[in-house]
Amino acid sequence: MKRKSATEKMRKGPWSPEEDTILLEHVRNNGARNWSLVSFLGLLPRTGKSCRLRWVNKLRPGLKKGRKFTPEEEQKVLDLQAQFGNKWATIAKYFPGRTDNDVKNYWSIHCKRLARARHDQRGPLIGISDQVANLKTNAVSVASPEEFLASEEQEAVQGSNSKGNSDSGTSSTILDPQPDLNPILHNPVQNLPPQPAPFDPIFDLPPLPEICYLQPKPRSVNLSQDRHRQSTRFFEGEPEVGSMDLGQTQLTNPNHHCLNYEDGLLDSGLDEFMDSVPSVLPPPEEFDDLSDILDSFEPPVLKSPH
DNA sequence: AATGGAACCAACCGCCCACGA
DNA sequence: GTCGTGGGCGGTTGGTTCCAT
Repeated sequence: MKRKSATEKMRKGPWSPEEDTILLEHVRNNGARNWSLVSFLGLLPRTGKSCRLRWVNKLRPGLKKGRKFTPEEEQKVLDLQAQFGNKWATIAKYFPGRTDNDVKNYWSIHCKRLARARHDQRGPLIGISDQVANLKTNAVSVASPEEFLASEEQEAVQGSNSKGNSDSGTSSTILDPQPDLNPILHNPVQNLPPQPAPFDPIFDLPPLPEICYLQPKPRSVNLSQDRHRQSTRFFEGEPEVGSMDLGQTQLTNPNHHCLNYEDGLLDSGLDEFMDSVPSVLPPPEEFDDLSDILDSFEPPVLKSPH
């Protein structure tokens, strides 16, 4: 059998049905492993990594065809992200039929959407420390994937046994394994012990003021993640206050060493803003844990409206 | 109907880690 | 102990589709 040399050109881009067929045949014969064998044997001009990705994200049996996230799934993603951070593979375990790529894609869209929405509603500001603290304190306790799936199955059984309970399908299983007993979702006015509200990484941060200054300068600004069409307006000469299109990820993870500070644009033009970015950033290793990050920031100084 | 922006999706890249030689 | 390799994962990018104007 003809074997591909290591230097032979690897194909990139979309997969054809024929390639999928060959890959499926490989999995049938060898199992979902030894991915580099596919290119080594000359079955496909694809890297092993590419083959594995194709299998995991598209060809693997049991994947959901309808890809759009339901409101329940969306809430679940928010809850789990608050708990695990950007551990998409871990989070994806709570979503049978979804891949980490699905979750990741949803999250990035979600954050962009909320960031945009947030630009329209600015109010009083708290410091980044408080914002990060919010991220931590709002984290909810989440069952393990195994426990979660077990509870899903149990819920399915219960649902089929008691058809009259239509609420159970709409509440967050993560927050509340027994949805009907969740005081937030079902008895919002009742005086019950406080429960952690489902956390929204954008809206749960306080609105921003019309004018504020950052102190000290932001450690990192995520300009490079601005993307093609969506970002062109910003770079083509409209450094309007707060118009920066946020990147996909850095605003999402409080544990990331580069805190995204979208509001560095507040009350400043693009040039000033760029000047404010330190040219040399400390390496990630300097941030051993979240407290290091928090300690590195002073609370923002609010300019008095008077 | 045309257009632009937003949303969605697929797939690549780079880093990291486990594991065997 | 080290090195190479395969595989996993998070981050990123680019193309396509949808939708509002």
